[in-house]
Amino acid sequence: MPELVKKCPECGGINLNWNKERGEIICKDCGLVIEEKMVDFTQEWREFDSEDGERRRAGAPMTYTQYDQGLGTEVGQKADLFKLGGKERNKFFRLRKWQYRISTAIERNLKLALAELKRVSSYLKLPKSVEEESARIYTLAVQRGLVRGRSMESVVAGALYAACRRHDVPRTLDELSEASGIEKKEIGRTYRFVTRELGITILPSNPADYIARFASSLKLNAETQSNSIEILEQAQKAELTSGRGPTGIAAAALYVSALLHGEKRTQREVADVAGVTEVTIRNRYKELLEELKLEKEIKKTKKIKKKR
DNA sequence: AAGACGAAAGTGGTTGA
DNA sequence: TCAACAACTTTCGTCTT
Repeated sequence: MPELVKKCPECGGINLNWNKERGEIICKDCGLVIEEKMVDFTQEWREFDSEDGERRRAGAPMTYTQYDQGLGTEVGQKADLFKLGGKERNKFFRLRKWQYRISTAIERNLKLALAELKRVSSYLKLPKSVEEESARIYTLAVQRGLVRGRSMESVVAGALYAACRRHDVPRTLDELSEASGIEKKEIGRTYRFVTRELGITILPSNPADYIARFASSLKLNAETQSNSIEILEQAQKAELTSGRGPTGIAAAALYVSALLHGEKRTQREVADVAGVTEVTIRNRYKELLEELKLEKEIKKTKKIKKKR
């Protein structure tokens, strides 16, 4: 449930209502539409890709800056324009013009960044929803000046990493690193910085979310895959998962499951696709055997093998 | 010869005073 | 702000298949 905004910037209320269809987040306390541009926004940045050069901004992503620049929330909302008198109207246009000036600088940045974002995203074959989410995150970051002192690319990578996690399709830092050409450390750093500054909460990723991807790159069959998820569930019950890296746990579960189904993969093979070391797999693997009493089953499968 | 195992030392991040 | 700490990595020697 993506919920970038935790508090209403107007009244500070936390009673927010998310309307999926309309892409709005509405504060139940004061009625302010906080995220009404979610949809507009994606339309707009897609336009950056089209060849027909000049696009005029209608002010869509400016909702974010409005708050930052201390402008009233009514700026840019056309409906209100007709209610205003001459003086107010002038003010309205002045503010609009000012906004426009700010916007061009940001826009220049965005144009480059979103192209890069799209490149990395398609390289990783990420779903559109993630691409859009990361674009939103990046835009917020730019508008809050979080990119200053950091490379644009690293913030893009960080935004993508965050978006993946929020949509439960996590990629490892290694994958992001390979796709973006940014160091793992750097991505992690900016990711943490950006999410903290923007107040984005991200739950620790679920090991199960990695299973499908790892299993398919290891060419394991469906049975092995679903069994490894069962192992994961047991591991979670035995409280083997908290505090551990989710990728390591997923890798170990797959490794065990592969053994049990006679589809043995070496620790190195599993370690490589999961982006952890063999040592980590061994440690998790050991814990799994101890807690889940799987030793006998492992021995059984070994014996069966010998008979053949 | 390759894979599995585990000890030891190092790294980067989190936590708590 | 700093030190202790846990998770994970790297490296390397030894054992197993």
